[in-house]
Amino acid sequence: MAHTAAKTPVRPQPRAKGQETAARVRSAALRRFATSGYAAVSMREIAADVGVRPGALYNHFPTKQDILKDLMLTHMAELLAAWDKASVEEKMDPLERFVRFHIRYHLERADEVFISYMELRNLEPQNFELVEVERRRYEAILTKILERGSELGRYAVDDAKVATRAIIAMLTGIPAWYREGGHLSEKDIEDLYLKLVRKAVAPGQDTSQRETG
Amino acid sequence: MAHTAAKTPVRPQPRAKGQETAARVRSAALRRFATSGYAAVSMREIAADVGVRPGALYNHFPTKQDILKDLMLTHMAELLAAWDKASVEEKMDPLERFVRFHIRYHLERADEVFISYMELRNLEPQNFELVEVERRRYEAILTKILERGSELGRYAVDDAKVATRAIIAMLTGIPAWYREGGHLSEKDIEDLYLKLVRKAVAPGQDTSQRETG
Amino acid sequence: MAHTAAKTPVRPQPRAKGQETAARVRSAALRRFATSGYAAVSMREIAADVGVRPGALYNHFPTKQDILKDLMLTHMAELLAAWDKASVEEKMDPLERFVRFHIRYHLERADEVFISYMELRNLEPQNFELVEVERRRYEAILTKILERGSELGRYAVDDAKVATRAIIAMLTGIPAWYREGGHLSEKDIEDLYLKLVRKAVAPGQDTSQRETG
Amino acid sequence: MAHTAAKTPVRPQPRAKGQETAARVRSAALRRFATSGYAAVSMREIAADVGVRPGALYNHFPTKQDILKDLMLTHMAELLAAWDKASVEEKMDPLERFVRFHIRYHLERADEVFISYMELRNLEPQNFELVEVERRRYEAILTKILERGSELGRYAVDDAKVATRAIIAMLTGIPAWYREGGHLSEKDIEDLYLKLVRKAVAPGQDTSQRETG
DNA sequence: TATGAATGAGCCTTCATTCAT
DNA sequence: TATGAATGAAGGCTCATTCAT
Repeated sequence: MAHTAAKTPVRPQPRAKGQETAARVRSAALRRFATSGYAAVSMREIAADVGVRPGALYNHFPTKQDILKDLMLTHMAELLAAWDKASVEEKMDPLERFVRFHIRYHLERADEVFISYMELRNLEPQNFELVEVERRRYEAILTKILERGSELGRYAVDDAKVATRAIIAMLTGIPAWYREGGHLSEKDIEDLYLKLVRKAVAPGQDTSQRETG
Repeated sequence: MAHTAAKTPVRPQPRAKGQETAARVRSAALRRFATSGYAAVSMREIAADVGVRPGALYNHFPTKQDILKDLMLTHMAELLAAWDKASVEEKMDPLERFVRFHIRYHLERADEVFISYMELRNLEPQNFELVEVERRRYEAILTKILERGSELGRYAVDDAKVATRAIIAMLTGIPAWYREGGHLSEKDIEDLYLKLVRKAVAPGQDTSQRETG
Repeated sequence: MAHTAAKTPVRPQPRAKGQETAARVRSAALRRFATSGYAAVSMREIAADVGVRPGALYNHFPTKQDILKDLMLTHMAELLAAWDKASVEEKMDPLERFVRFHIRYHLERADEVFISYMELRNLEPQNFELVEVERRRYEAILTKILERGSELGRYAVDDAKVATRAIIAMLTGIPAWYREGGHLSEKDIEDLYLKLVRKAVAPGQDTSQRETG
Repeated sequence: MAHTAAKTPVRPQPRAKGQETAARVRSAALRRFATSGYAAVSMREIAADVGVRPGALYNHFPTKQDILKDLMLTHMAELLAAWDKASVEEKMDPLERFVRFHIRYHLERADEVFISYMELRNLEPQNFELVEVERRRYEAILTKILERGSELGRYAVDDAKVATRAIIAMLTGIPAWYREGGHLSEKDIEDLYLKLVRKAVAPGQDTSQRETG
């Protein structure tokens, strides 16, 4: 009602207690969204997990959508920051570094990763754009690695962008089935996938058409 | 007729008109689930798409969950049937046949494929099991191809199951970004991915560790 | 969610039972809005009055706002229709006819009248416009009576529009304090106000300024 | 000072800053109540207008209801005080004095006046009584003017109380439509209404029944 | 088979108010 | 005096589903 002025929300300056609650909201929402999907999770459930009444959530996030947006943007920011760190620290060839980093990070942060590509469609267009920018930034890392490696003759890829998507899809699929404590360690997974990737982009071996028939 | 005993009266005998409505329900639900996700789609929306009131949907499917289950089981059955046909008709080496088949089918039936792995978690456990059986059956096809090829020395894979998942994840990721009319034709995609897959499983080229440093 | 197609509501074709429920919703809402004001009345209260669950209200009115709009437009339509009938039937001079009609109608339909000018600001702008058009139409009736009477020398008003508003405000204020069974009958009220109005617009007696001091 | 007993500690001693905040709360609430209605205005909106957090309002007014009560009682007190002053200062016959005063005051304090008769029903019964007493006191002024004038033969009213209500309703309706800068000045309005009122209560002209037919 | 109408549960969000800081 | 954080109740509305017609 009241066809009057727009209310300017003006988020309050957070105190220690509030920051902790916000963190617990994030954590509860992450878990629930990953398990049941954004649309199937209610603010009531999140509040119950946090140990707070539903209304209190709105002291920390203006809407449910903002929780999702926060989780996804935070995830992308942390992913990129982690890569920045890894790409400096680890001494390997860039492709190996990327593959190992990606697998490790995606197994450690399975929930974040999962919602980050499962819940894209539940982002309002504006928020979707924000996340997409970061996602493209991440993919560009691998594309550049493949392009540079190709120039140096180390790799041979016909289309670096297609190869990027192929590799990332391949690696990102891991947490969907990998379970700790199975007969494959995380190290095994890294090694197996690294080998597949390396061979896929290796030069000097055009196998196409030859084996047909 | 009037004297036949023991009719199964639970669902009415499907007649022409009902059959068609049911088909339109499936089609509308498929589109909506793929676009917005199972949880975010209401029976009212589906009914509106079909041109019918919500209550009428219950003449064709007992619950919303049953629509999802129907879509996913039908999809898996058709996928496997299509493979049976393709594996007989097409004259290529099995890996190429599988890769080309998978890409083609997944681009043709993008919605079915999409919900089939996005909505798994929205299946009730019982229905989930039914679908999982089919999914494993499909994966087993590629695993067997890789195993037989390995025995024959054509391919070299350290773990055929891991390779299966890697390859399927890679291929299944295509519809997420591929758009008809872009600079790559469907044939281009098939060729590019086929090459990546072939090299990934090619024998005689252990690239590991060598390029490091 | 679901950033997709617009849902076209398509109101159902009403059946007898539904029409009765809708009528009871209107009646309950009328009573409550008049007593407590639109903003202070909840759909739950209306539903309880009607003897139905809140959700059922939405089978008959798309929103709470639509109930208000319906009540106000219906009221204006009925008011104008009643005037059309009265202006044909009753044999009096036009001003008397209007005054007696207005008082009688406004005492009979106290609730409708009351919300019709108390809840104007709770109408969304679009609905407000619809109601305003009718309101102006009603006022025009009195304005025209005063103008014609002035031309004939029966009345003397300096500004027929201002006089219209003055008279209508005066008459409309009656239900705010008049209570049946007090020492004044409805007929008394009619006569008293008619006399005040007649004198106010009577010609041949310019009292201005003379009595000052 | 430090030793004075029996402080009334309920509300803190109003200091400069607090005084000013309270004034701004009154002013914001007045504006909002007039625009949207008491029930449709939230404490959060008022707080935002004032530039303060909702909780801070409770340092100045114990409840939202108290703000309304404060506004209405203050208004009535100021109205009566203004009349006391006007009735001494202005040299005119009492009826003209009252009419001009009422119109002027009601146009100057449109918001106060508006909520004072629109929000009566949102007053809790106890507060309603307090305001009603003042309102009756104000009406009594006009009633007395009419009665005295009648005794002196200056006016002829059949029922001074009814005439009071009729006149006040008529005058009070002005701010609902009058807009500054239109083709009528405030002075024009005063003159037009004064004339209408004078004629309505003028003696020696019984127009009833004569014009009929 | 389809419909209008209803249910009962639940949804996201807002509210007036409280209170430790 | 003001604030950030919380409460408990309630708000309008939507949902999957049922069922007499």
